Amino acid sequence: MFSAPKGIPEYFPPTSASFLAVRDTLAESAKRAGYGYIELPIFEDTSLFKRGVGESTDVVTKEMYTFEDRGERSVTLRPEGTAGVMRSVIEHGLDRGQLPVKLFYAGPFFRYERPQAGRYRQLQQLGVEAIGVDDPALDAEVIAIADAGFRALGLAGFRLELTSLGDSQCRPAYRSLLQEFLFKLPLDEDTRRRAEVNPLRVLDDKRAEVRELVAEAPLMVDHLCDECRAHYEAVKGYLTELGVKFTENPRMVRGLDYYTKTTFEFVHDGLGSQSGIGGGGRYDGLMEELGGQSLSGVGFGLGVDRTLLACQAEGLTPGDVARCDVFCVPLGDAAKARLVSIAGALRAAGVRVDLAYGGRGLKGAMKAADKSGARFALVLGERDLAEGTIGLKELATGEQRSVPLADVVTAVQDAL
RNA sequence: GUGGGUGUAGCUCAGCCGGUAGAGCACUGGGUUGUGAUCCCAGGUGUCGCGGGUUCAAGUCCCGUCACUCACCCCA
Repeated sequence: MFSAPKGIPEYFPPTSASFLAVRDTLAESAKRAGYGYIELPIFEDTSLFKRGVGESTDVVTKEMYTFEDRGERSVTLRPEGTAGVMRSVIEHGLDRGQLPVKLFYAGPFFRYERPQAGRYRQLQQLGVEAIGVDDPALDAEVIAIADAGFRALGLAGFRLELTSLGDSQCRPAYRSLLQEFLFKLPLDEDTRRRAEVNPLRVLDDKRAEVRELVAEAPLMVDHLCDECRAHYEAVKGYLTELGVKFTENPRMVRGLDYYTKTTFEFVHDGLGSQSGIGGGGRYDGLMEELGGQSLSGVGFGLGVDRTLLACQAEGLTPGDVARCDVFCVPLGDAAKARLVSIAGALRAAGVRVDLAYGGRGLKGAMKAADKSGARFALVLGERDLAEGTIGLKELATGEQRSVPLADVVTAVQDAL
């Protein structure tokens, strides 16, 4: 027997309805702020991610699905969305018109990691990018879109963590300062290596003994240059204007190299170890790094799988689990032929309709009607056909009335 | 890549000190011939993850292996 590749979640009814609802609700939030949809390749030139995401990140060094195609080109299944968006923006000159360019995307991303709760090798993300205007109000807008999307789903148990990572002006100096501090500590070999490659990550260590060691470490937020400081303060101000609550977490770290200044993460406590349901920030040098003009951008990626898990943890089932509005129950072949055409007419009129196939008995057909989640059943037998009527039954109340066969479409529409 | 836990029906699981398998749910049919959710009755399914070992006898004990899962790491 075949099984799905390791670490890949599959969604089927009824859960798939919630999956779609989560994705579409988050997308709707982006559309409301004027973001347009962009559909991108699932795989790209490997060097795009190496350049964009950063050679030293774990994502690039050990988590990419990289292979050679038949033309001996090295390609990689996209591990994240921003690099591809930037590539497309540059390639098609989308940044030559009015700025900012506001885009959103949705779909699967791939990382070769050991699977666990909420961590998959094929993950579904919805993301937005606002490119070309370095306005802190835009950072706040992006954050507010995610916040509004989560709220629209009914989620309440999440929080927003915020910090600033500085920029090319102030981060290098801070980085050296932090390394100087870290190298004096009695760190194990692994952690020491991390201090060399990505010192900020040591601040985010989960182990209590390490946390204690770095408790007095210098923090980026205390060493921001004037420009970054002003930017950060402005973002916080706009968020407050927008009514978006946040907590500052100066030890927050991002796994992708391109982030600068504003950085944020949405965290939900009902998910176990993988608690981040979305994250993002500003990326000032990325576009230039990828060969475009020097424009900044800000965006996020939200985990659709994890957001769905968060909904489930809060007892929410977004989306309509009912498969149809009307379920047709035929008694006999003549009635079945008639109901097949009625079902077609109703569907053409926009009603969701299913029918009891397979020659089931009346009892079985009614049972199927009940399971379908339909509000109404249409029951048709020889007697009704002779009278020229059809039974319209409201399943919740059990009330049934006869309506003329000729008027069935309008009768159903009125009832709904 | 490193650890821990678990593999028995489609799903959730029970199966004691070894004696060749069970429940609930789900599914199908029936409870007078045209009405669902509750109730009652009936019905089927398992290479007990796989391979080896111990034993008269292994779902049960031992070893290996694979898969799943949780955590580290990393991140959505």
